[in-house]
Amino acid sequence: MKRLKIILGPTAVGKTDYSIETALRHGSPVISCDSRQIYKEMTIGTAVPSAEQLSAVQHYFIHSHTVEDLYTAGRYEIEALDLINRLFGEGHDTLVMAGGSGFYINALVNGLDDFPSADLDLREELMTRLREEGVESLRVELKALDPESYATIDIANGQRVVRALEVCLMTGKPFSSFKTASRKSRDFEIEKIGLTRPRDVLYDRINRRVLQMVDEGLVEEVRSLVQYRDLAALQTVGYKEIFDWFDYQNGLVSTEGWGPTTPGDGPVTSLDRAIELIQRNTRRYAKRQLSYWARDKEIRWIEI
RNA sequence: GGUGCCAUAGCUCAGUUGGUAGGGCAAAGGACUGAAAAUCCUUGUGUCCCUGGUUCGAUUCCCGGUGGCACCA
Repeated sequence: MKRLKIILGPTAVGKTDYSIETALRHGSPVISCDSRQIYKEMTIGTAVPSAEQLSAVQHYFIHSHTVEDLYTAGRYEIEALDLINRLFGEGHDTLVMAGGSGFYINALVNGLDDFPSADLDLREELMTRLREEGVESLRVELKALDPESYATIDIANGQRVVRALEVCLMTGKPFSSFKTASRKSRDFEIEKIGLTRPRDVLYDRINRRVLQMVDEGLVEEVRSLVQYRDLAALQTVGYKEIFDWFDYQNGLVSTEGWGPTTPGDGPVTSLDRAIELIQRNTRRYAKRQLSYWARDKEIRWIEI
């Protein structure tokens, strides 16, 4: 039986080194499962493996796509599965996959149901309505078209309501009717290894890594991507905060009405402030990853 | 050394005309079916610096102490 070893864990835990080591031991390439390292335009802020690491072992899904195309978990499921089957066909017995995108791993392992993929024009239209009319208006419509989804999805989450409504409107069928609650079967064994570290150690690694990214030229990298800032791929920790700082420098945001007791992050008035926010947002991201995997009993956790 | 101001949640502060207290930030927990590094939800008991006094009752007023800051010497 062929085997896929999936190495997962929160950001900055040390997956890259560990996965390269494991891949070399099995004579396998590393199949990356990272929703941001996949984009060729992003390097420093997404912490892609170094040139030396990339030459030590073949990597897939690193710098393989462009931010100009909408990439999704559904596409990843198809493309990664194709690659895995091809590599097994070429004689590999064990393949190493590594990454921190829980939803992508889930798509690969369990499969996604056959929902239609996004219609960008329709989505744009719904997002505009969300902004202008508020969620309530979209909720009412969803309740009429698909009461079951209305009752089960998180209706406080505008993004979820938009997606459900989008599918209803595109297909004329309720979003919930596409759900099968079944797992797709894969003809290879899957082993999930979760890398972890004590919370304070992880946070310390995150804080230091952000500083290192700035030393390596993160600001310049972000500056070179301003033209893409509205794309989904650029809605990323490490980029958003610096775009906001640029806005402040360009006089597009003011400190008017902002004080120590006003809720929210306020204007990003300096690089130091941007760094603080990137560090905090990365910590929160790590926390969300951990919470996503917490209920997955198939993961064997290793403290490194 | 003198005078004044301050001492409240991990941080920064508000507040209680005396009935044991709350914003922001940080943090913690959770959700998740094609945007997922996204998006959304929930969570605040802390010797109110210490000792003594006044009081039915003090974190709040008074005395003293300790620490910090400012100014004057």
